[in-house]
Amino acid sequence: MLGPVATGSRSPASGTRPGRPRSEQARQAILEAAADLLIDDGFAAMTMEAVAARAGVSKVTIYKWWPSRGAVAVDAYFQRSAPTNVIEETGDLVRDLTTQLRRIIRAFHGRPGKAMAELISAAQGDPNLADRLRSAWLQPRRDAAAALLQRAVDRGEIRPDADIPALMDLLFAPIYYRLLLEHEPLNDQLADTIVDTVLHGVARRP
Amino acid sequence: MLGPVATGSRSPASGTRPGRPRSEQARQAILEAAADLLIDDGFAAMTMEAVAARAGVSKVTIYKWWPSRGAVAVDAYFQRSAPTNVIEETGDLVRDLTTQLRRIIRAFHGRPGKAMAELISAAQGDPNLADRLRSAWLQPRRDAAAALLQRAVDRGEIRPDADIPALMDLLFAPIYYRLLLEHEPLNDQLADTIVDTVLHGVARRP
Amino acid sequence: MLGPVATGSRSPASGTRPGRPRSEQARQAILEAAADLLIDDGFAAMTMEAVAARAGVSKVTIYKWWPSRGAVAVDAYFQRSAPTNVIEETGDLVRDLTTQLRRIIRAFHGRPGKAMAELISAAQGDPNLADRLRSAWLQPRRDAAAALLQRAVDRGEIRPDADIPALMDLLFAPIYYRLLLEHEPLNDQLADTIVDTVLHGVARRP
Amino acid sequence: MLGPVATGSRSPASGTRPGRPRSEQARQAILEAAADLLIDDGFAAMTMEAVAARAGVSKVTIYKWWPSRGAVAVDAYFQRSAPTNVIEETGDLVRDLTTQLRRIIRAFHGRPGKAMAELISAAQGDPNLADRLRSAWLQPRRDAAAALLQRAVDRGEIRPDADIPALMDLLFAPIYYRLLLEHEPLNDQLADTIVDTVLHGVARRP
DNA sequence: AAGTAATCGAGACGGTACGTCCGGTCTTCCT
DNA sequence: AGGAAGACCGGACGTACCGTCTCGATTACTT
Repeated sequence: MLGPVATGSRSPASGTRPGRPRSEQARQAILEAAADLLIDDGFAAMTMEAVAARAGVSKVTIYKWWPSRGAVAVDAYFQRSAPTNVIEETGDLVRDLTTQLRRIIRAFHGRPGKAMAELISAAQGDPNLADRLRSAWLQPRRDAAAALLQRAVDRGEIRPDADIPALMDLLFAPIYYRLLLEHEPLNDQLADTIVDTVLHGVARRP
Repeated sequence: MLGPVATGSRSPASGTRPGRPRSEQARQAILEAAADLLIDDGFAAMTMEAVAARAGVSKVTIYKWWPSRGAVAVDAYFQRSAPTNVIEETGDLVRDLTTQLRRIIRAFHGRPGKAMAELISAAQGDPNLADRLRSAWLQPRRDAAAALLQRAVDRGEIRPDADIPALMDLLFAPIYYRLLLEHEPLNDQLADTIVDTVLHGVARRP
Repeated sequence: MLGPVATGSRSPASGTRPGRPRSEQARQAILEAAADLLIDDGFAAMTMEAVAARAGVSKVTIYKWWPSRGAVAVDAYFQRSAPTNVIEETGDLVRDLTTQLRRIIRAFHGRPGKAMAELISAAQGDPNLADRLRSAWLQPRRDAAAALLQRAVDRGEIRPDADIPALMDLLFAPIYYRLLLEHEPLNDQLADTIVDTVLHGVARRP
Repeated sequence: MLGPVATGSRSPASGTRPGRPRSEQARQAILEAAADLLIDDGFAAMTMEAVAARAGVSKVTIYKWWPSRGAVAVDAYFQRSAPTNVIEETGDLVRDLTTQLRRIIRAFHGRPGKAMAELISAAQGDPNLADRLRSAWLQPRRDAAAALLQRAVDRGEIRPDADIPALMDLLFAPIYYRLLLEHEPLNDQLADTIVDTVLHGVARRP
């Protein structure tokens, strides 16, 4: 889970460690199997036994490299839906923010969305997993959006006293809220409403 | 789960059902035991066996009246933290909204907050539970806030074209977002930021 | 279903007892239902709940009249296969004994035999049932056979020092032995072998 | 149940199976615990849960190696009362037969007898168990006695047309009959009566 | 070439909880 | 006073995964 121990051979004296090296093939098989199960049948079906069986791997091998079921799930999830945080900035704040929110919304359509909801759920009982979710998924997206906003502050488009971290919550939260509670559909229009409201508010101008 | 068939009407013949009536004492004992376990030790510890043992009740009796562990948990949760949706309206929109958000934030402090997070998690795999969460917890609070906003629209304080249901998401979502992801503390100040931003936005006025 | 009750009712002063009389109809329904289940599906399937459901009777009513599941089973069994103990004595000892053994063997063919085996099994954990089996089923048959033998002693056909009760065991035991262990088929020929051997032995005459 | 695949042969490749080998210690603990419970408290008390708890073993481990409660019970029973089938033949038919019957009768005294009765009972609903009882307990004893009789036939002491298998039933059945029905005590004298009657009969010699 | 050390597959193991079943008891109302 | 309905406790059932453990076999690097 914490990256592959950097077999890159920079240990001072001996380039490589003794013993049989880790099987990269097994690692891949595990992640593929886990991703299949997670996306297709849900987190509950992604049991360690099922993953091991499907990957043709023993349970011990999984536990060797990941500390918990949730850890496997996160890595498996990222394996599939990686690069939604890259934004091509156009300089149009509304457009760029909306684009990013839509990216996330679309990444949460269908099974993968269900999977993310289950990951967040699983994180409630697995601090390790929660950490990993925050650092590997949420934070990069928050940072990207924060940079957009900061540049808008610099350009004078946003009030200089705006609390940018709190704004990140206001921007992203509704997506996760609908993802988890499912009281309303999760569609592109939500992105527009969020951006418009956060920027201009709904109070009548005097 | 939804109480015993509403014995309200006393049709001459069918007023009461035959057989030994449900033990209200058992129902209470189950809910108390479940609430204790849920709040004190978390949802994972609130197993059916533990609840049954603590309540001095057989497992079958629980399964008789609740379809799943989650269902027991919701009822137990509400048993404890019932009336956070009653608002004393003052007519000051900012103040009333802030008050309501703070109520929820405070209800989510400490163990009960953890419990709610776990309930939302459990709801991911239990549609029945999700329904109940929405109808018994979320909706009443959304309705109360929506009424506040509608009156503000009527008074001309809010733009008449505002999408009130979507605003509900913008108002409440950040609370649940922080509750579940724990990337930032869940404190009163969040309520101020939410209300201020949703009403006035952060864009610089031209 | 069966006619009215006629509770006997010979209490000296007040012809009948107060309250609702026992329902002979219920008693019959219980025995019929129990017999059906016992013979058709085996003792294991003849649960109190199944009997009650099939008889359209409450469990308590069954417990009212029978102390245990086994007790119901015995009565149900006798309900069906009653009169195998009546012998028409011809005076020919071999013939009369053989006839009686064959009667029992035939009564133990098929499902009813299986049922009797299960009753004897159930009696291992239910002394009450064991008593009832002995007094209502075994003893009458032993007595009848013992009477036959006694008359043969009187006629001088049997050694006067024969231990008649022990002979009863030698005559009947092989039937129950095969019934319960099923190592050999339970057929009429067994009756012949038993009677012949018990009367004449297998030792070569000097 | 029948021991671990007879690892005796070491075929070059498939001599041992992969995976952690079965724990012989667990097997012994299970049989000891089961035997204790079976003999001391009866078959009804020998529940899988009780055996597992007493043996310090998980239920799954028991189910892994034995298909049913009865199967465990038989193995446990034999564990304790193994070698009652070895006979030291003296050549005196009456004496040798009587000795063997007495052996069995004595093995059935007290708790172990009760246990055997319960095993035979349990076999009524478990064909697997019935098979095992017949092959591992009854048959060896029948074979031993049959050999005795056959030699007596060869010596001319027994009628050559005697149906030896049927005689086995006549010899052994009364023991099991009394064991199961308990209408008479199971004592040594029964052995004498059986042997005497089967050899010489009770009919008066003409 | 032999030794050392880490990995891998297979799968047995103790443990916890699941959801179900039945026995026997009880409680309520109806007849 | 029965009786039907059915809720209740207790205890066991057989199953599912968990995470750990022991095997023998494999695969490198080190001497």
